Amino acid sequence: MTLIADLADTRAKRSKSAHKLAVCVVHDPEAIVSMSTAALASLAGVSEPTVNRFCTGLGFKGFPDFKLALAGELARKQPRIAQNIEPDDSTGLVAAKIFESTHATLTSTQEQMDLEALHQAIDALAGAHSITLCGLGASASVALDAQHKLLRFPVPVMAHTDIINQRMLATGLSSNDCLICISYTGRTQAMIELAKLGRTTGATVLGITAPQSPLAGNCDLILGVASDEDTDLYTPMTSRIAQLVMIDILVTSLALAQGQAYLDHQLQVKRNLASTRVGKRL
Amino acid sequence: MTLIADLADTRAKRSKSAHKLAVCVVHDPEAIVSMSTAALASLAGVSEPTVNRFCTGLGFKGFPDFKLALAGELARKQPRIAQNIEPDDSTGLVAAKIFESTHATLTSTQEQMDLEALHQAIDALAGAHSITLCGLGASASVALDAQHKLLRFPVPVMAHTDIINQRMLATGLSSNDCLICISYTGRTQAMIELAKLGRTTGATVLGITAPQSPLAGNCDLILGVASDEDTDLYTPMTSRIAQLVMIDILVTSLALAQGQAYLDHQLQVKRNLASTRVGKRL
DNA sequence: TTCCATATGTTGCTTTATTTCATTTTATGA
DNA sequence: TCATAAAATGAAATAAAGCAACATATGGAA
Repeated sequence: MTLIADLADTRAKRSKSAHKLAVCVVHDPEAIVSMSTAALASLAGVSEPTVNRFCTGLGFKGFPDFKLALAGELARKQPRIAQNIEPDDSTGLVAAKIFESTHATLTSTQEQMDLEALHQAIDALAGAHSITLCGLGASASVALDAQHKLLRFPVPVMAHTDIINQRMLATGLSSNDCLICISYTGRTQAMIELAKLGRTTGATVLGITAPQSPLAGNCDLILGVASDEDTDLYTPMTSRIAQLVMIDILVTSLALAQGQAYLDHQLQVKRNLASTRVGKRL
Repeated sequence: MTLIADLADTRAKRSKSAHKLAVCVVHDPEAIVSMSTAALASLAGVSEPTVNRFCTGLGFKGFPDFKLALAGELARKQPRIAQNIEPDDSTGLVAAKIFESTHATLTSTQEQMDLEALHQAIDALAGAHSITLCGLGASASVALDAQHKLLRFPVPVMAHTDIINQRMLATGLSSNDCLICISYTGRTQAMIELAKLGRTTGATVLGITAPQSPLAGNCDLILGVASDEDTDLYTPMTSRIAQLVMIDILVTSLALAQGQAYLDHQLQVKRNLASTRVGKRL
């Protein structure tokens, strides 16, 4: 992940040859792993020792070591098995495919994550007087999950899964409030209208939804999660998992932004919950 | 995944030297990737060409190719970055760590998944007259997610997140019903009592929880999801993600077990939902 | 036992990677 | 602009690794 991404970084200061090599590697990393120094050298139009220096300069012991690292990184990206589920797959294969497609969804979500939007979302939540979460259908449980996590912060937070209640709440927001709209497709009519409604009040509307969707166009901030729901009849909606991870990131970052006082509060919460459980206490 | 697992299979017919090599590779695969044929040969007590023959026999082009494959497989297992979040981590690093720990949780869940229990759970759901889902706190949203997915099947399904209602429902179950108890720790007192209550009615009690937990001990069937909640103050509860994936697997397998009539029903559901969305229809 | 087939080891060749050293390029300051 | 140092690059040589060919051993079947 870091390797190819680092090499793809054009801003990095690199010598002319190193740049030629980086371009080759980024362009077709799969091909590189089965190449010799000589092959890569001629491909990049540099000499063999330059290839070796390129690798050692990157912190590897040599060209083979570099290829090993590259192979490792590629292995993560490429799914081991086909992800689409067939009617006559065994249960074990179905399980493996679902795990695989979940991994893939997480990876693609991470790749297209907009750090700047995340920063803005954290700021918006940190400064919000109240947080309202809205989701319908499968997104309702995501909204409730987010509510549960945000309950740990000293700010009014409420999830709504009823379209009437959602509209009532959205109408009554003010400029320091934050409305979080959750939708996989970003094309749910009711949620789009809700976002519009929220914006008229001056509240910050944060969408956790598909980028470039109609809903995304009606939000102040977007945490993009690509939707893949219609690809296959059987494969489950793994994008909701990605949304939950987005919420984890949001909440964790928010927690870090709170400082020590919040930590003490967290420990207190944990201690209070411990009494609802049997066995080892905190 | 398949490579090391295959080599670890002692039943596989292999020559004496090949077995010695397989043992070495399985014992310390990390060390092998940075070895030469000569090094591995002396480690295993065989000759260099034997090492090469071992690799080609496994379907690789040679020893380097084998090492590449091994590196790829190891790369999947080993987290790239430390997963524990530190107070002064940047937002980007926090995001990366959360993605990483989610991947890790999925991987470990997959590794310790009990296929036999999964089969039994599918059978139990397929034959259930009604399905009741119960969760508290963060598990409440998991229960609701499962409810949403199970709504697509022609069987009464209801999620309950209120401890009083849960107990009422559990008391009224009968032997063909299925009660699904969801808990991360498996140590929530209320959920343990609920499972006990459910079993007295003769209903099948399915736990989606930590294996070897008190709750697990009071269920008929367990879909194990390892809990890691107390490891770190900041790192979010990734085990709920694993639980959701378990539910995906359960529901998808159940769908496959239903056959063609169910598929037609599914398409009908999709079509009916399409009118709630703008843009491209089904 | 003898023969055959498979498995293994020895030798040496080929390919591949790396070091050394000379040359070129690039950056820096008068 | 030129001189100088520093860095980068390439050619050649060296070292290392991988592999193929052949030789030997091992274990079973007739």
